[in-house]
Amino acid sequence: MRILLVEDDLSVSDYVARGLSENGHVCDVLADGTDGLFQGTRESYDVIVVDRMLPGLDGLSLVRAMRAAGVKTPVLFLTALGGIDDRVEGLEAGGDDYLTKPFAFAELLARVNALARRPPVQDVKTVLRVADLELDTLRRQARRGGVSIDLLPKEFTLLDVLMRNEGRVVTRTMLLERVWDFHFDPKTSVVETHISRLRAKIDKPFDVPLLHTIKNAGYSLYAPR
Amino acid sequence: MRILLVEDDLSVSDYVARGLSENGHVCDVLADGTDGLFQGTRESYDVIVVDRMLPGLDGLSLVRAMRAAGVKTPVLFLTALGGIDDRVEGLEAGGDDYLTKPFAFAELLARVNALARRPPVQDVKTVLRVADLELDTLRRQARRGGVSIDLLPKEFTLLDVLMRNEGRVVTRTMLLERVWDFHFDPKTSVVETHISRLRAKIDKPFDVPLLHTIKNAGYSLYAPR
DNA sequence: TGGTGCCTGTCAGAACGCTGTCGGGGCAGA
DNA sequence: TCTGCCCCGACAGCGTTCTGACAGGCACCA
Repeated sequence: MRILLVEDDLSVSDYVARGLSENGHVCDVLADGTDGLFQGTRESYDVIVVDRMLPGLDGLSLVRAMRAAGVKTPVLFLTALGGIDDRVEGLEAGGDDYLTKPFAFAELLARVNALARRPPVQDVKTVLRVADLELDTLRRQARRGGVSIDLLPKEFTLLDVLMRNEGRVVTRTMLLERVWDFHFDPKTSVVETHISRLRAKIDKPFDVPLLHTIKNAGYSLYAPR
Repeated sequence: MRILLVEDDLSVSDYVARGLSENGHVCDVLADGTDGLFQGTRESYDVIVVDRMLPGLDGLSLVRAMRAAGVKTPVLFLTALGGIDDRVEGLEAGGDDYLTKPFAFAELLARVNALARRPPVQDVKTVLRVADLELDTLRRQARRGGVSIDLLPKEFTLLDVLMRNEGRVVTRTMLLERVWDFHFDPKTSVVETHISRLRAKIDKPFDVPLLHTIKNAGYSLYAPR
């Protein structure tokens, strides 16, 4: 798969490029927005990963210009933590998905694969919903029954992964990979601890629990019937 | 993008012209006001950048004459630091924005891009407002809740950039580029220090903080909801 | 030319917040 | 009762950010 990565932070682009090529993809890296636009309209890629903040031409304008030029390649935005309007704008400008820094590589890979697979032109769900729990992934804000809930970064990612897998059992190993980018078992209770913290916020203050422990397997998020 | 630069100070015009062409724009440079008027009415440009002080014909009269001749091209004035009335006059004469010397090139580029993008004939905001904080960019004066606040030059530019990006996260890198014209990371805490100084003036003496730190990302100016 | 004051960058230590670790305890099944 | 699994409160480490102190530089003035 051919991927174009436009990112100016060397430490990030190295990390991502190495990861992608280890997974058998061909990855071109550019650090400047203008170069990105040029290359993106010139060559054909399967997925384009673009940082929002770039020297030369910002990611938003880059994608807008590319779309205007008729390029339909799916785009994954990388955004900085906490950007409020930024991410909404990103999607409006023609981005197909987004990922907030810092991110686990496995998560990026999953998104890139999903983008490459799916038929182009389709909108991302920006708000995930399970029963009366909703997660505004753009604002990093959770709400349940009208009450808004502040989440720490790790808690947010954890809930994000759980909600995208509503009703399915998510194993500890899966969580370690997607949330922590661990490809081994740290032999500690990181996952349990964070599940506990998440529960304290999204379940404890409410009547019906949504986050269930599946013994000897993992966790699952769903509304009991 | 075609840009006309009318500036008699060689060191400035070289600097700007080089920067613009490095950013893919075509830039004509003239040092004399009369030549500027002639060229500006004759050829068509996307943006015209004019120094206030010019031999031959001063910038003000140049723009007035051009407007009278029906030229609607957006104009960015370059003005010397401190001239208050100068800048008001500039806008009244038909300028669309202004920038005070000395300036960071990134800032000029941003303004030029903004001018080119926006529909012509529209007035610049000379007073920026976020919640009860206002910044009179012409007088370089801030006020909050009726209390006037003196800002040092760096603090002013910093606040100006933050206010023009209300609600958006502004990264350290962006600030370094737009406020300091650094295109590298100085590896020191310049930004933090000035943010701290700015906070001491615009937030500390008041109840509601407007300047928020977004961890691992940057800063954002907004009124909490 | 030297003095003075202001602006701004550097630096170091403190403060803060997030996250991982640890361990005691609960619970269920054998 | 024992064992394995999970829960969760407490705590500490670490990276990030804050902020006060200081010093260099520059402009202005005598």
